[in-house]
Amino acid sequence: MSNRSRAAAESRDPSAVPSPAAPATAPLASRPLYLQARDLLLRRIVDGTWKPGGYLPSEPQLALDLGVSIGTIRKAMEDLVGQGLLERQHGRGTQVVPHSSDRSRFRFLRFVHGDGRPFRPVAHVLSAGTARADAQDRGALGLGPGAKVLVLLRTRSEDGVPMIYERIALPAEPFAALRAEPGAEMLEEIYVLYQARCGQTVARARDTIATDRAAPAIAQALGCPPGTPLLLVSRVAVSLAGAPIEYRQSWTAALHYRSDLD
Amino acid sequence: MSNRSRAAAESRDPSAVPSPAAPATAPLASRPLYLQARDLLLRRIVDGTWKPGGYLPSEPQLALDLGVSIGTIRKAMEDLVGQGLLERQHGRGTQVVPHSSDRSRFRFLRFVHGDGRPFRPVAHVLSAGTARADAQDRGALGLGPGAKVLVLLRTRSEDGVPMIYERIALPAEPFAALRAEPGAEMLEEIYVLYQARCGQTVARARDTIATDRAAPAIAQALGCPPGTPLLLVSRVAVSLAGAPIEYRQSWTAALHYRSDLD
DNA sequence: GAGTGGTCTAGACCACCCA
DNA sequence: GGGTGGTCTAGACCACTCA
Repeated sequence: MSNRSRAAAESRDPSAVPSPAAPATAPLASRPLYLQARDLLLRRIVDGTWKPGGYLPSEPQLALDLGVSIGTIRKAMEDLVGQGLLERQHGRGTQVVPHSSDRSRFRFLRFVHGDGRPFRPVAHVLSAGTARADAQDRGALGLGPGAKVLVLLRTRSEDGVPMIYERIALPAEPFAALRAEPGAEMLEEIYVLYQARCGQTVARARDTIATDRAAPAIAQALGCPPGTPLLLVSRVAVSLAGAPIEYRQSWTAALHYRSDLD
Repeated sequence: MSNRSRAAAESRDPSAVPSPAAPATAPLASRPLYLQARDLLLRRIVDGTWKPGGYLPSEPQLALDLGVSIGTIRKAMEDLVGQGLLERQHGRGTQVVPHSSDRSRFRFLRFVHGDGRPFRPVAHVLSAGTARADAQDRGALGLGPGAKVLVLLRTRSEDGVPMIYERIALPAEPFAALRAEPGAEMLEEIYVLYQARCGQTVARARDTIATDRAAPAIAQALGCPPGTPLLLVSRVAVSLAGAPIEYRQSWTAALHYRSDLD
């Protein structure tokens, strides 16, 4: 019986494939059902069957569809909830989490003032244009020589005072739509745009923090002397599909960078 | 029946109290069993009933002891596993995770070289002594005026080259045993000592990253000119009981600080 | 009141570790 | 071979949301 339903679930989705993270040692047939279910759900989130902000079918419905028990569906969902991709609401349903300032998927690291006050910035785009990716861009984004990137230069200000100078490099290909995007001018939460306009959902990011000295352009934007020691936060953001889609450098003179309590 | 076993579980542990994180809206009687079980397990870990490195009773045994089903025990454990407090080993049992370099609870943030190579340091204690806590120490550790702290000054070197200068302030009270600890001289993973010698287990930590300039003592230790721009990582570590127990400042000239791929 | 997710149980079978 | 955790199921009842 257990084997029968397992085979049924497999045959119901002939395109089923082990996720990249799955150990190669687990043969397809013996992969736990809840992992297969999780990957199926993930695939449907990635391919847009269920849009960000939309609701999944109910648990009993999904259990019927996949031919597994509700408990197995729940275990698959728990995993995706833990990743911040789904949000369950008692009595309402299970929602694909959209990026938004409220429920940001990046709860671990953020800029704060020196005294610990939260930093509440407004963005202002200085320039946006396509350019040949430099060596750093190519390394961070995994691009080949001659690849093009969309480069956004912007400041992030609080009370009209620019506190962060930011350079964002995006692979030109999937992000072409962003170039003429009118709303992008002042939008803080740019990941919403990646998702809505370019179909790219940021899944994870790695930050590397270092010191740097203010180049002339940065010094001018931040209103500090050239050569001033700055904090430089470099971020590589990765899509749900596992490809690097954003290389962002943020320079700041006065702000600190902080992890949540674990 | 559900109410009966719930009441039974409550009466079995009269000292049960909602965790600080529990919403005040949940009356004691209706607190989910698995949360009550989780807190009971946590309490036994904190009070040393099960020592770091030791094994818990088996699931059926715990289920019997607490008067709940195995599924409820499993759900309670999953929570603690997620916090990195427990580690389950198929066929062997469930272990209280000890701090160690291998399975560090701080997987989010670490020092790396500028090229991304991992930093593999050796510690060297420069001095260890009790002092009156300064304002920063008191703020970070929540101490009153006149409180004493144990201050460790140390360097962390790779291939004999000092890369990090570190000041660690600990409340004098629970950490008195550490002062004369012989093994502390060169121990990188000092959290193991906190646990083994002082009974203090670090549960979470918050890092704040800023720039600073090298004070003379730091410049000398790191072999750089005074005034050199440095990266300063300030950490407040919190015990299982929720009290701040370590205030650590780490200065480095060359290293970067990096979050895992989230 | 219908439908959703949340909690809890009981029991089956499997996979792993170790004596 | 005995004990451990891992997976999976089926069903009960509760709590919440919304019409």
